[in-house]
Formats: sequence, C-alpha cells, structure tokens
Amino acid sequence: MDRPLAEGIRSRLLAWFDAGHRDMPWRRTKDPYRILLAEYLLQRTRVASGTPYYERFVERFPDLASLAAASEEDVLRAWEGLGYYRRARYVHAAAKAIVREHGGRIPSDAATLATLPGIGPYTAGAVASIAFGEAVPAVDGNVTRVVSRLFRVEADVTTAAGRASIQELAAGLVPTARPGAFNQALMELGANVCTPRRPACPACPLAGLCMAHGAGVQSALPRTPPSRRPTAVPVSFAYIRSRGKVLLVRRPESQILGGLWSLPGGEVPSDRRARASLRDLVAAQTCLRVDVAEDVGRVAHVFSHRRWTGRVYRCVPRGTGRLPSTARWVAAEEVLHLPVVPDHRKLLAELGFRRPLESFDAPRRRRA
DNA sequence: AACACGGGGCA
DNA sequence: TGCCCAGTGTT
Repeated sequence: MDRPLAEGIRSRLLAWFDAGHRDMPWRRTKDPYRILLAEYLLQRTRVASGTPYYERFVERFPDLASLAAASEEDVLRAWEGLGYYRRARYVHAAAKAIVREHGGRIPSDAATLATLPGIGPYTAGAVASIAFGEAVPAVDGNVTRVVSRLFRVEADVTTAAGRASIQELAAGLVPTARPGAFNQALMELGANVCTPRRPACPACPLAGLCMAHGAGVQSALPRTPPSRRPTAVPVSFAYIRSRGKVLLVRRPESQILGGLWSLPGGEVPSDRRARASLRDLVAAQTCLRVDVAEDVGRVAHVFSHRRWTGRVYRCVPRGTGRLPSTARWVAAEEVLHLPVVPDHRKLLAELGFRRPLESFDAPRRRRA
C-alpha cells in the first residue's frame, strides 16, 4: 500500500464522514452489546429495514444478560419478519457463550469475536473496530465495492483470491486512530455515494484518488460472475383446523424458515405423486383422522405454486408420512405469541384467526 | 467453490 | 423482473 495514498484516503474520507452522516441508533452508544446486536441485525440487511427491529430488540432485551437468559422462542419472536432467522439463534447462542465462557464480557478483539456463532470476518472486524478501537478492517458489500473501484480491482471479488485482495487493500487503509469511524465511513460512502449503479462521483471525496473513476470504469466494478437463473418451485401448505384450533408445525432449524412455526407442509412437491403425499401426510395423524380426516379435501386450504425467495431449494425427503413431532394444535391467542412465519401470520389474520373462535368457524363466504 | 438462507427497494 | 444489500455456515 502506497503510504501517501492511504493517508490521503483516510484524511479525506474521515473529514467527509465527520461533516455529516446518517444518524443510526447504534452509533449513539458505546455499549458493545448494542453494537454487537446491530451488526447481527444488519447482516445482509438494509439499515432502513433493520432499524425498527433494533429498537424493539434492545427494548425487549436491554443487555447481554437478558438476552442470554431469554428463551429461544422469545428471541425468534422478536426477529419475526426480518428474515435470515438463523441470525436470531446465533446471537442468542453467542450471548450464552459470552456469559458462560467470557464472564459476560464481550471479547474485544476480532480473533476471539470470530469464534462466536454467526460472527465471520466482517462482523468480527466491525465490532472490534467500532466498539473496541482495534485497527482491523470490516469488509462488507459496501467496502468491497468502494475498494474495488478505488484500486481498480478487476478480479472477480466473489472468488477466494478476489476477496483476499479486497481484504488486504482494506487492511492497509485502516488507521490506528479512529479505526471504527474509518470503517463506518467506508460503508457510508458505499451506501450513499459509491453506489452499485450510477455512483455519484462528482460528490465523492475520493474521486480524485479513485483509479476506476480516473479510467471511467467505475460502473463496471466490482466484477461478479453472471448470476444463475432462479427457478420457481411449487410449494404447498395445508390449512387444517379442528375444534377451533389450527395445526401448526415448528419447522426444522436446518431448513428454510427454520425454527419458526408454520402451517404443515412447505415441502417442494416435485410431481403429482409428491403432491398427493402431502394429503397422506396430513391424514396419517391420529387426531386428524378423528376430527377432520374425511374432510381433508374440504378443510385443507392448500397453496400451490407458491414462490419463495426466487431460488431453488432442496426437496425435503418425505420420511414416513407422519407429521413432525413438533406438530401442535394452537388456539388463536397462542398463535399471537409464537414466532410464526410472517406470511402465515398474515394469512391467519385474513382468515379471521384473531377473532373469537366461534366466528372463525362461522360461514364467511362472500363474493363481492 | 457452490449453496442455502428472507425480505425489501429500485430501475 | 433482475439485482443488490452493514454475511455466515455448511457441504
């Protein structure tokens, strides 16, 4: 790293950052717990999306001890709707590990932070630099973009070699003084100025030092491989009620929407035979056989050809045709306190599930 | 190296 | 509709 160049980047970027930046709740605190929590929340998540969750989360779990002592269900409930639900279990597990193995004190160096669940190179660097002042880089999508343009990195940044280049260049920039502010400034620049498309180079404090801008190739960087076509897959759920309750299943943690409660189903029927077996699966349950088995076709509200995230995911082996052991009949008031797949919560609300169970069972067909 | 994992914003 | 985003862990 050319030292005068690095110095120029630091001074200009920090001056720009100090002159004004977005106000974020986790920037107003020095509490490592809140900074750590914010970093978990913001993994692959826009600031605007994560902020309300951050506010609710710190109100619900104001310190590390309260989070560590909470039930996983409560933590997931606070995360409901944000996505990437694995993060909720990771931050919960991390809080427990910090209490158990670090005396309740959040580790202050990136290397130790990286041993905690859900903390990788980015989050370790962000927390170490922002909360504890360690001079380490925090390379996220923004920093990757900014650095690749600043130094005109032509390599594919998704490969190991490309990532290493970016990481090394970023490490050479981080100042000993105010490393956290510098890392945030880099991210801020990437979010507001050095944007993915049509970067605002005339407004950029680093334009004069930027190799991509000098060559006019900034919009072509960073280089990434062509994306693969997403494929829509059919997904079915069963809406089954009995005696004023609805059947919910806690989804396996390793699968999509893992750990949340959903309507039974959610597998990917690959053909007609697979689709029929969902009905078999429903009918196999004893309680269903008693109450609704003969009416499964009538009471089951099956959604097919539902598009999830636009990506293909694995078909789940159908197993023995029994419902998961977590299957549970749940009353309306209890649903409100469970971490339920957000789409299903909306659906249940639309079907009147928030109202007394009698009206829930009443005829409600009405065409406009 | 490739994949899985959510949801929302934007052109 | 396609791409991107304050990434990480598994296979």
